[in-house]
Amino acid sequence: MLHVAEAARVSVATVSALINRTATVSPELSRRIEQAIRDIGYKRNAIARSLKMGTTRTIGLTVPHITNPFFTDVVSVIQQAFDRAGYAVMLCCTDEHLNTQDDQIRLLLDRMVDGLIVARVGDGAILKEIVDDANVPVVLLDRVCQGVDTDTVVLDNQRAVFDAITYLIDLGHRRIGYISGSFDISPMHDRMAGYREALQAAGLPAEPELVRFGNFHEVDGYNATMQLLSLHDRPSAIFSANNPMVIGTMKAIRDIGLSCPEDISVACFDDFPWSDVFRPQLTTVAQPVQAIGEQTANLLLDRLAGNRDAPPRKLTLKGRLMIRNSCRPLGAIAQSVSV
Amino acid sequence: MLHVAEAARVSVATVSALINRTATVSPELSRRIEQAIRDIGYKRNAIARSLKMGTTRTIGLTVPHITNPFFTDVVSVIQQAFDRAGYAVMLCCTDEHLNTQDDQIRLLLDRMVDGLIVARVGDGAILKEIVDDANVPVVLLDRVCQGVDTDTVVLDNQRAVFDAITYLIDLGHRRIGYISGSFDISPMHDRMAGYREALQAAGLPAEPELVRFGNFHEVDGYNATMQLLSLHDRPSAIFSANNPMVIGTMKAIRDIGLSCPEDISVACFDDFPWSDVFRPQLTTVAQPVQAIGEQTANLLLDRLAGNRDAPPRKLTLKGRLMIRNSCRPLGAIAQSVSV
DNA sequence: AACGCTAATCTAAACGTTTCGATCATGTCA
DNA sequence: TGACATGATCGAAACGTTTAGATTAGCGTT
Repeated sequence: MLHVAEAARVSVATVSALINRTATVSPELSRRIEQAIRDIGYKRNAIARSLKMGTTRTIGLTVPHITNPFFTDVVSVIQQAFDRAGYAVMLCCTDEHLNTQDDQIRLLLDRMVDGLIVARVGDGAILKEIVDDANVPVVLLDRVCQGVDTDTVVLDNQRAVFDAITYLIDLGHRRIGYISGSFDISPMHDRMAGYREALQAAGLPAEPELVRFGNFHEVDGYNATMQLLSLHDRPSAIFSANNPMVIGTMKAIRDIGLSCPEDISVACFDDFPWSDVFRPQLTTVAQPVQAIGEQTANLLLDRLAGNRDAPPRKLTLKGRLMIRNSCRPLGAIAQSVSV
Repeated sequence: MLHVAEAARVSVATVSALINRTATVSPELSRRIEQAIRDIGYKRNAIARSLKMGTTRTIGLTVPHITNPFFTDVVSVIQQAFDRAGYAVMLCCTDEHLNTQDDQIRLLLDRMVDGLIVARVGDGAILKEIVDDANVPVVLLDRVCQGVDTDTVVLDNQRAVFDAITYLIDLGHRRIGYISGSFDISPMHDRMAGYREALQAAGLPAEPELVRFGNFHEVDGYNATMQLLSLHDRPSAIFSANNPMVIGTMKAIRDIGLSCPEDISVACFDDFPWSDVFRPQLTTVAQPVQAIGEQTANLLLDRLAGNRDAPPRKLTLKGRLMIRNSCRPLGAIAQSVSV
């Protein structure tokens, strides 16, 4: 900018005024300055600007696994929303690791991001502390955090799983295996609650042996399913509370020599774009990813626009049961329905 | 830092020296400074540091669609590699739009990223210009750009498709439909060349009616397949040159009342993690995503470590044909092989 | 002619670091 | 005792912007 000012024989203040349209500059000087900018190929240095202005027009976004299609879709929507608003997005994948996760949030805050979107593991004690003294608006995505009271976008997980399990029960299933992710993130509590609620509403017992835990990965789903299928009285249906794990479930079913849905019914959380065409066509709980991404972006953009003092807002969206053909009717019901 | 210096009754220079271990500081002062840092909760301002140092320890990464599983995986690997090296990653999804793409690259360069990884649409004229005057190391990912002579990581696309088409020919297929992405990115040229080469090597004619173009999305694959299947002499096999489009292909096959692989064989570029368990189990060309991500990151990290003047390096990795059961033997061959 | 008003422009301080060169004890050696 | 190296600390300039306040010029009023 100094060079531009010299070349145009004006002061840097005038150059700045013209670039930012923050004061009127005479036509003559405008012409000279614009010419100089072109000649020199001047680009404003956003770092210097950020330092002075105290804003980077950059937000931080942390998700556990970008390879999980749910997060992939949401990240995509969020990225586009902020792009439209002139913000850049810094992405971190925390890989469900507690320790790296906090480091990464600190890394983002060091970079002076203007806001933060966090899908986080574990309780919120450290997050709260980090965020409090960073004094930056934060939106929690997909997961609430104990003790962190801020804008949040989540699914009505309990209701969604309740619907799915009730659907299985209506089909005649009585022993329904349930594979949960580990309990240190809130949706896993709520989904489990939905499972229990559905059983209870149908007067079915909650059998501990039918519930298994995994760590969100395909291999965990595989192991959990292997255990469920080797029970002496094995379940007739399995619900996987997360989406990468269901691939493992299907592999285990194949490896053990069974098939879905003939021998065992399967449903899971989170939809796949290909579920309609590959068999078995999985029955899933679809999250409204577009809406989740947009709402999350909007909450943060609203705070960034200056609405700092409004009380925390919590948005709860509804899932949708996508009934396909990976679950079959059982017993008396099977008699009266064509499979 | 000023506050820390005052509280510890030293100069800011000494505080800086201690934090960066750039000069020896006496035990006594070290103690006072560290105490003050804790008391105040001081965090170094990375923006100010960047301004002074001329480096942000941030890189820019642009991909067309993060929802394409290939890019999802590569982005994930790259993010982790840079995270380990203490760099942050700014992500942009260009959505295969020529115009927004250049804006986004400029946005990243404005932010003073230290390096750039680009998977880009279109020819390289503007990219070259942008990058030349930004004077920042750039690595091209997945796609070469006319006129941009810099580090590059690509697949041997021609060979990979040659192998896949040859496999189909060996199964007895003579009329093989080919669905290409649009030609403004280099892999689509090379893949098409692989298709032509395989036909030629087998002495088969290259029939224009068997080749269709789409714009990378599911719906494009659907439309292209519809056209192929309504030819009076329809192909017995279809190869989709990109991975979202193959979903559309499968939908079209279903909607037209055919089934795969009984009526028509299908193969495609890029693997899916679930291909092993859902039927038909797709035969695909798998890219070594882990290696691609790591090599890309390494090339850029090497430049960032100071190796600026080495000549451009081009890495070409090999794809792998994953033979499953979406393609069936035909004619004489079918007689001697059990389907 | 003296005055005030407006519009255009400039000067200089700030943002929070890093770093060069200067200063100042302290101890060593002739 | 004076000269001198050594090690620790500091002062101040610089990075490239923004912006408050000062300055100047032009012009209409009284």
